Amino acid sequence: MRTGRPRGFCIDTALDRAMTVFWKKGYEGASLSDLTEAMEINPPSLYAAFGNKEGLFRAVLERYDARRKDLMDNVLAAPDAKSVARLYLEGVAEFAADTEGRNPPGCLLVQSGLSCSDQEIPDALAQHRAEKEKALRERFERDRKDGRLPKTANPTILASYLMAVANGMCVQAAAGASAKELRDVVELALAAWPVPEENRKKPAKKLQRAV
Amino acid sequence: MRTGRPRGFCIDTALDRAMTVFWKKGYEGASLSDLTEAMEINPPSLYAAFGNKEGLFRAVLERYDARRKDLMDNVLAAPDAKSVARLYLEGVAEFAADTEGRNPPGCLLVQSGLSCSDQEIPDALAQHRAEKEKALRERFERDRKDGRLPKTANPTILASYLMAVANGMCVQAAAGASAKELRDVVELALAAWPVPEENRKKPAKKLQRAV
DNA sequence: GTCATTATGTATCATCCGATACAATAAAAA
DNA sequence: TTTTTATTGTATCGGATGATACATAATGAC
Repeated sequence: MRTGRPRGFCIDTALDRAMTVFWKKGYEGASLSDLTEAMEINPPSLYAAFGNKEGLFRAVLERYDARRKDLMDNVLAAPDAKSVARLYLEGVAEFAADTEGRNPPGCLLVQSGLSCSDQEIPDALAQHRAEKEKALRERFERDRKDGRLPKTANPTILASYLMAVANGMCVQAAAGASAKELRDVVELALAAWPVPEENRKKPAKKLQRAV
Repeated sequence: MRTGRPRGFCIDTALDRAMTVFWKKGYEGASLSDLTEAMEINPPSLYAAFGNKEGLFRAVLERYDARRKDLMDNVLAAPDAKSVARLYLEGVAEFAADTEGRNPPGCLLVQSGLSCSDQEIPDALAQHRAEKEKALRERFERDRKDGRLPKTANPTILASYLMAVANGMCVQAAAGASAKELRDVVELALAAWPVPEENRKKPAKKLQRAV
């Protein structure tokens, strides 16, 4: 068994608490005092466990991905591309809007550090967002291959579009947009979605209703 | 005439230089040293002219609006709602992508401070973004009244959607997306746009080509 | 010219930042 | 028990941060 004095706190609990701080204040806005206070540990414990502030942040990002994996798996399990798009965007709408509880409004991967004095932080966030986009793109490529997307559809652009709408919704959520407002955006965003000829039913009418 | 020693630097030039710093490093990432060095002035000059760091930032935001007013006027002068949407998004695509010159990639109003230790900064940014959204919404309300948008269309949602796509594109641009990638997103985003019955020409086909 | 007023450059402030030194503590290993 | 290893709490480090004090310089007012 592992020797030495056992750690006196739960890593995941501490990461969850740190996540909230980074989420609300951003990477640079979150001070070590903010973090240690929220995590209920002293600085040496933090540094022993995570190396430094950036190490903690990266651990938080991993924890974030882990916490959202189930949701993402659920999205990717949808029967066709448009269902994937809908589930994803609706999920973001519910998740990013201020639900007075669980999480601060918005998305950690967007608002915790788009710009920083240390460029590695924005880069790390971009990489995590890119992984999500990649998962969507690969799913859409399979859909296209299997006829659940028109051959004229471009999976790369679809994934990029989806991420753009999702990230934009997160920006709005961080500014206080309600879940209802975001769901309205989702409906409109999905009106742009291409469907195979055989599934298409009066797209013009559909377009009107969606708006 | 105004008494006292005349100011030895140009306010607007200094604001432009400060803007670049805030843009690249964010509000909290931009240190006073960064700012005074870029602005080529000493701290007392900065404080005399702008009060404090937040005052400088707010002045930069005003300067930003002023610099983009022509572009926005041009967008709002478009003949119909869809043209407005297209001009706006295409403008963002060109402007936000890294053009190796003028500005850092992305948009100041998005990335300079979505989260901060001082909540007033995100609030100020949100307010500036909301003004742009308001201008679009009011334009779309007129379009709807005058039949350039279907009566079933909702100007509020359209403006919200447009801002979401634009802000999302800015997030991607900040992460290094090219103008080409952003233009592809724009094309797809516009496929969701409602047009009056009489202007509609085979939307299904159009949808395919756009993707 | 002299005064009042404003801006400038130098040098520095108090505070907070991220990060550690160090001794005490708690477990496994010997 | 003793040794080894790792974590903890206290107290503090050097440096950067945002912000100023103060003397000097440059203008208009008189």
